[in-house]
Amino acid sequence: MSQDANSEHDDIAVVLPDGSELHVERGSTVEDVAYEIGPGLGSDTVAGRIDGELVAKEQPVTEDGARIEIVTDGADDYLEVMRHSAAHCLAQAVERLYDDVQLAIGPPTDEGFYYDFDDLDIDESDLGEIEAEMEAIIEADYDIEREEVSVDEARERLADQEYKLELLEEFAENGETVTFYSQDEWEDLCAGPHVESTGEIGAVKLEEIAAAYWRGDEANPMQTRVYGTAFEDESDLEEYLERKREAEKRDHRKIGNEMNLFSIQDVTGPGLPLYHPPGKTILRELESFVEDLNLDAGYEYVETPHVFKTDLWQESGHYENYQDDMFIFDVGDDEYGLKPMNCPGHATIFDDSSWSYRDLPIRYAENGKVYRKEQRGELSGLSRVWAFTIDDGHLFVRPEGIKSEVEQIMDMIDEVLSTFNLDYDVALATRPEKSVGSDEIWEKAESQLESVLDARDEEYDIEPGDGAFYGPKIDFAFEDAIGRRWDGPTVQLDFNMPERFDLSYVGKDNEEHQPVMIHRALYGSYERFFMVLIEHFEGNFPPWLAPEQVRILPISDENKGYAYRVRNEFDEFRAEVDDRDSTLERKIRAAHDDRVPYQIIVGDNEEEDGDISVRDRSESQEHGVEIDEFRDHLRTEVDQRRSAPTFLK
RNA sequence: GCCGGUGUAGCUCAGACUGGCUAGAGCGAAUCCUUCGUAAGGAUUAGGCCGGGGGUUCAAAUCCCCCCACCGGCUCCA
Repeated sequence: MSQDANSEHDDIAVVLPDGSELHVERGSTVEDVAYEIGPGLGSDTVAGRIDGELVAKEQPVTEDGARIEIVTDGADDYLEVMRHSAAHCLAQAVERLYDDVQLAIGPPTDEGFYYDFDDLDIDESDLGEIEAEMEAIIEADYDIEREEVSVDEARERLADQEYKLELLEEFAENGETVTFYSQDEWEDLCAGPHVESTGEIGAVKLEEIAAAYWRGDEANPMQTRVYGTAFEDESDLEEYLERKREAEKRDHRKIGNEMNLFSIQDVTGPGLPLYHPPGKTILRELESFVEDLNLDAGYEYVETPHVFKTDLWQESGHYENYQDDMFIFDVGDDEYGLKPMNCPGHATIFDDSSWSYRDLPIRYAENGKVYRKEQRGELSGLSRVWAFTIDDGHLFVRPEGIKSEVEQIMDMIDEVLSTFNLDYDVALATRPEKSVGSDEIWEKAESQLESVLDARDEEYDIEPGDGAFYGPKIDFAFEDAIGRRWDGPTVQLDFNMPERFDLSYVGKDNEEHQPVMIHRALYGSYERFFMVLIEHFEGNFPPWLAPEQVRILPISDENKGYAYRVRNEFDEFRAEVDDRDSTLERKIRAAHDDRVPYQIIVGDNEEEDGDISVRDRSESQEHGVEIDEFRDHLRTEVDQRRSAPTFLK
């Protein structure tokens, strides 16, 4: 923040978002720059970004070549600024209502904001009162004033705020002044930026209370964190709350329970899911889908045990690098470990034979169950577990063969994601600082991955330094039905494992060469992917996955016989007859509740004509359908793995 | 692991603050009545180590202590 006195009067060039340059006096504020661009923009300026960092409009620009963005009312960044101000209102409200509260920090987040307090003893029932006070503060429309204050004066003002003083001492190292923001009787040490007045905060809602360590470090005291969110108006807030309710409705733990898909029970231990028949039915379909893809692509299935002697884990490096996440135990005089990854087993299989360059690539596949001892508090439903299954594949290829193999894998991943109608982004993660392998081979591998991506006209981000220590990788992030992003499929090159296991093949030159290993997963893990699918479809699985594909509903007892005869016509499917003694309305309701894709209704009319009525979850219905016609359609739909029922579309 | 919350029938929940009859309700299930034409027809019955263990008390789902599990949070630097 301090400026070099000699450079105060020279000009610097700033770079605007459209790439153009603007010459301004060094030390001009963000607001000055905005006025240079146009007076209208200048007066609308709320805050700015300098080289990506959100700053107050009063922030001077000192660096030549700085990238400047202007934040105005209505911009995406404006929401972040406003939420920061909302956090201030929260702290002000709390200080009005409770005595001797220690303030910590209160930043905006992706979804809202929070403020951390110490010496504050409240529970969720107090949130209503605090929120009401915040609304009063917003209603009062206090001006939010920015003030530059010397460090010494700041020390005096913050005399009874221990955490703020701690922060102040750090900021004091960077300059001799700090900034305060105030509104009415309340003030806070804060870099900003903020909106002009509290009245600009449109709609706020306090959501929950949680605990957090001061500065996220568990050695520090624990504080009371209040989470809230703010929007420009009530309708945006309502939309956000609706989205949250939607996500809650789709919660795979709730739907998994309702549909009897899986359970995680006390007796069996945490993070160890049990799959019930309907859940395993879905998993088997998912398994057979990748199995088809793998076999078509020339993969060979292998199988390895769940546990190995730690000798193997020492050879692979897991013992050294991954031990904390492994289940390790003694058996007699030997030490064993549950496998956290499948690659060492596969490498060991490869190493058991000798190979010619003509044999490569070798492609091994396994639905391999692995065990990773995650922190207890991190476990959650199927999204974070101790035991999970990877649709794993390991390829042993010649360096010049990388490109065509990666291409093939990307085709397979595209096939998988498009089958579920999932859009995705691709990112290339390159060499991290700590890594193994020669420069030459890294360069070659990265350029091969790049050329694959370029050749496919794939748009991709480069994530520098984000690769695995053993090789670069391509990650796929896909988006579910309500816009959430998930990581799953991945292709990773590995120069480390072949080295550690001393893998080799004999080349054309009759010399030994080291193959490159490729790790790949199309789903990622079955558990994670299953979870995403449950939430993506909200349990309304497409016919090829649905545990019960068709339910036949006889209208009265008289039609039960015909219902079973129809059922026999659907032998190749998962079809049931609802022969309970209840009304048609009730049977239809039950079929909906059970999320069965198709209902076949049979009464006297159908029985006389020898046909059926077909209904789906969207309540569409067609009467007088020939049994063959529907059965052929359903067979096609299942064989093609269509992502939704289409008979009545 | 740490902080807060939660744990009662297959499911969703009441009862707990202020200890006291036999722990309730709805859904689901079973049985019976009804034989039904498009999202809940009626009746009856069964179903509970009130998460586990220990303690206080004449008496504990309820109060105290310990443990377990689940949910949320613990990265996003005034």
